[in-house]
Amino acid sequence: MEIMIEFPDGSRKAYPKNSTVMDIAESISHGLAKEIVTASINEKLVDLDHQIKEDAKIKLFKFDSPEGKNVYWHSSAHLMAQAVKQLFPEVKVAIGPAIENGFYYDFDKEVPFTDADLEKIEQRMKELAKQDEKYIRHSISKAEAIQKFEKMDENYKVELLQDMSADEEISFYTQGDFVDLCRGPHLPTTSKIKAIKLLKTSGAYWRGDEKNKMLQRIYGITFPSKKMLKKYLHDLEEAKKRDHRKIGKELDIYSISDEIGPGLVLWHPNGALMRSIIEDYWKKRHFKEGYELVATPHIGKAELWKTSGHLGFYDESMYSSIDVDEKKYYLKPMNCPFHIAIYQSQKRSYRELPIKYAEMGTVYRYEKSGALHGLMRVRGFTQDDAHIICTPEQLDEEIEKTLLFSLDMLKAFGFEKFEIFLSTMPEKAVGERDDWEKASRSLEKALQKNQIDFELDEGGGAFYGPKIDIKIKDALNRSWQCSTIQFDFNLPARFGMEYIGEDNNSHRPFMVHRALLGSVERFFGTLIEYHAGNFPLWLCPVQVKVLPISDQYLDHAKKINASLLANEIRSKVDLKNEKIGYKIREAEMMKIPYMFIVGQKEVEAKTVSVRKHQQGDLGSFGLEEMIARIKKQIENKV
RNA sequence: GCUGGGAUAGCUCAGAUGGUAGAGCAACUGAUUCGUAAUCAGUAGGUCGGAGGUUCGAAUCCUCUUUCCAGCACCA
Repeated sequence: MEIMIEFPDGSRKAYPKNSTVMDIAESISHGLAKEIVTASINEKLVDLDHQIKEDAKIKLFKFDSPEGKNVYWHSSAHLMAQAVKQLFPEVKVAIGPAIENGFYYDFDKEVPFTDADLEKIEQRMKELAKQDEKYIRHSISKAEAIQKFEKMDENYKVELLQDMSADEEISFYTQGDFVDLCRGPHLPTTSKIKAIKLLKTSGAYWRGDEKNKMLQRIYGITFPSKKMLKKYLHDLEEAKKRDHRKIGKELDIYSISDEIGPGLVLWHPNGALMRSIIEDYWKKRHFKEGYELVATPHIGKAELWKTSGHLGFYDESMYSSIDVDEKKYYLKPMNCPFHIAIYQSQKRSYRELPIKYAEMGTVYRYEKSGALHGLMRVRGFTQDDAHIICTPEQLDEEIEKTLLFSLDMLKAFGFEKFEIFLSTMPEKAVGERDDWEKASRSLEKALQKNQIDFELDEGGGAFYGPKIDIKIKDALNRSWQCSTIQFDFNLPARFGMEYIGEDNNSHRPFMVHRALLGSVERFFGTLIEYHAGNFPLWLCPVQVKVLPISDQYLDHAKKINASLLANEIRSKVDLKNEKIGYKIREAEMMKIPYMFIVGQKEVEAKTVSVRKHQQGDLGSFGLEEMIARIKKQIENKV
């Protein structure tokens, strides 16, 4: 008997009935058979020894696919659990999935794992991998499974089983002496795992709930080749070098001081200068897009935050109240209520809409101590906030404009790759279903019309409205949250916002809350990590450093500096009594884009020797020519 | 907030088993006046995160506390 197998390219081929996935891979090429990790039969992932009983569509996955990685790392998690059980028999296993980069496994162990334990476990894993144990699948009933794992005293597995429905097929996998409840699929044998590295341990709550017991988690990663592991570890090192906290200190951009308070940022002159450049550009662009600038206070009365609902929803992450004249005031966690108050200071007509209020608004949120992280998570930060208040008819146009504005703005900062998410109505939500529909469609239309790829996060919206989030992708394939465009059905209703329509009746406007950069602090952190501190020229606090060969040419250097400054190029002279090599090294380390070196030769020829950061000597140029070139580059934001 | 690990000069870090703190860089002074990633010499700089305790004696041991790091949880 034969069955027809269809491949992803649409081609079909007959195979004997009960051929395994491996047989099919082998029939294509031996090389493929060696590399294949998993496969899908009619879109369902299966083991490689899975026998195919009828006509089917097949897809073969190697490690380089997301499916392949997932299976590979999941099997690695089992291998790690096996090693742990052998070394620490008293430990109970919880869960161990594959994650974006590698895998983890949670264990219940009284004493946390030490670094030395990790090494032992890693070593044992390597030995076990070499033993070439097969991963074998077994199916049993739920009752049998519960009995089996109860006998093994694996109460976490039993708990997982109890939550499964009775008609679900229960499977477990064994490799050597290790048994684990698991849906699969898995690698054929442990020997496929060639390079192993356990990375870190940490506490993690059972089932991710902070009310539950804290278990011990071990993170690890594995690869089919040592080379791949080496590259991965190298990238980790690279990420460390780009850490915005490290570069922020080295380039003297900001600091956070214990005396002032955790999560409160001090912007040093370099950082403050860059912020003001960012803000100036931001304002210019917003005026062009028809936004009006507003400015609002840092605190507001309790009643306001009751009306807005913040005291109800976010009480725990608001700074506690300030009591004045027997009234309670709160530091603002958001700008919206103030913008709404400005809207409501007059009766509004449909003729005025859309109204777009923008503000670099500094807000304060009490973030839990463990959440704080450099500039990325802070307690006081500035949102590049704006509220678009419009009629239902204006919705589509305004959303599209905002989306394109946002992407265009981000590109000016050198960002090129984005990840875009559309999040729709969650289970708990306020507002009319119709409005949610209309708003979600509007967001989707804007994306589709402009052929922007996005991922749908069904049910992932905030309780008050659907949203589009834009994340930046960097060279190390990391993503950074930036823009957010969010509908708000909550606040317009709570504050009773209205406008008078053409029909002389009052209507509720739509309100869209949006931030393009997100928070200036986090955006800055992202800028640093993305560019590794090598900022685009137009943002650099010092664009040119003039380096005299010796003190004799100091006056000449100062003259050049003055012409640069006169041309609005940010420039400084190195006044140190040092050799040119020293001055260059220092300027290179400060990541200054251009170095102008001047000595006897340049004085005579009326030129400057130009050195570019990370590139080296570019040769001699006339000063005027260089000024024009740099001005152009600043202008074009290259 | 939870689990674990840290905090020593402006920065990066060294200081087994308790005996009263050290290097490199930076800073300052002097010499040198130099051609594309560190010139030489000297000077100064620390109540070892803070508060208690144990001890004849604490950077080192104990308790509490502040804060940082990794992960978890959280993120309007």
